[in-house]
Amino acid sequence: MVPVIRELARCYQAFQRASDAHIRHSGLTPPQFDIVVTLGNTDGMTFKDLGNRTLITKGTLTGVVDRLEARGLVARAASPTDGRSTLVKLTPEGERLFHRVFEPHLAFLAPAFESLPECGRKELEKRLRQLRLALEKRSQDLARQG
Amino acid sequence: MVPVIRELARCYQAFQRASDAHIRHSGLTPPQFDIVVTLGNTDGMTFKDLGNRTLITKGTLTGVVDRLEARGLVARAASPTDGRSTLVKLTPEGERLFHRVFEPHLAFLAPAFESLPECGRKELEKRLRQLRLALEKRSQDLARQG
DNA sequence: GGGAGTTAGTTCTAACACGAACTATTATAG
DNA sequence: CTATAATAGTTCGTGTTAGAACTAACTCCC
Repeated sequence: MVPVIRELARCYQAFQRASDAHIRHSGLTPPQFDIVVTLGNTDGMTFKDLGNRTLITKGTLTGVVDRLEARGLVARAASPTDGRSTLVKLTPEGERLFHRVFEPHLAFLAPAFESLPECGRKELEKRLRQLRLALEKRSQDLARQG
Repeated sequence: MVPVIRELARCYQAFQRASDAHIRHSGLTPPQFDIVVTLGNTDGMTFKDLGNRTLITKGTLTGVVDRLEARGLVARAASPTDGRSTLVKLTPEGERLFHRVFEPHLAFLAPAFESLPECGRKELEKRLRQLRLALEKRSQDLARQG
């Protein structure tokens, strides 16, 4: 079991390192990039939605959005339907940045993934999902009774 | 390609969440646990070795070891062979903690991994290594010429 | 053996991470 | 209706993170 864990961690960290190093060329930090990409091609969404999609907790999200807003890449707006909610949306400048960085980033990563045969990717994806579901179940077990 | 990336990220994060939640019961943070486990069953090692095995960068390592040392779980000692190096070693109390937390932690995670058939784990491990090597190559390409 | 370059660890800064406490708003129970 | 519970975001405290600048000690080369 330990070898699979190690390989999972190393693979993800290798992905992070490659991805992050490329992202930093855009002047964004990885979480900021994550937000910009998530907001790309949408009309904006609430903090709650953003948090769900990016897996960034709400306390952290406030700061990340603050910094993006300070740079003029996103804007906050009150929700018309719920006084508690705040909508976050890319500004025109944010939109421009999104289009400038997203596709090139995928293109940068593509060669690594294409080194696996198509069937290998499908296989990997299937196994990862299987393991993830089992791990999520484990978390729930812990939450229920330690 | 994007689906595999998403599944890799989600699987690793699911692992982190399950693992971290269990680890926190031991009173250690995940990086601290990582250090204690790495030092377990050894005679201690240098910061450099610790950094290589845990993938924690040296600047971060100083702080993590500081906090473990403040709690009396590890001790620093000058290297007898290299005046620049510092050896980090579990104290007797650190040893006790290691034995108390390591095996139970593996036992906690085991059910999730055993939900995959043996061949599935081998398969997964192989694919992850393959992808990792390709990703590391990508990082090197970037470092060489952007 | 002495100077140039390398290496080990520390310090610093800016950003992120999580959880808990807090405020304001909305929903629900009775 | 109104007291109570749930929810959305912010703030705060502690710890982690990477990277760059720094100090001290080692290595290499002539």
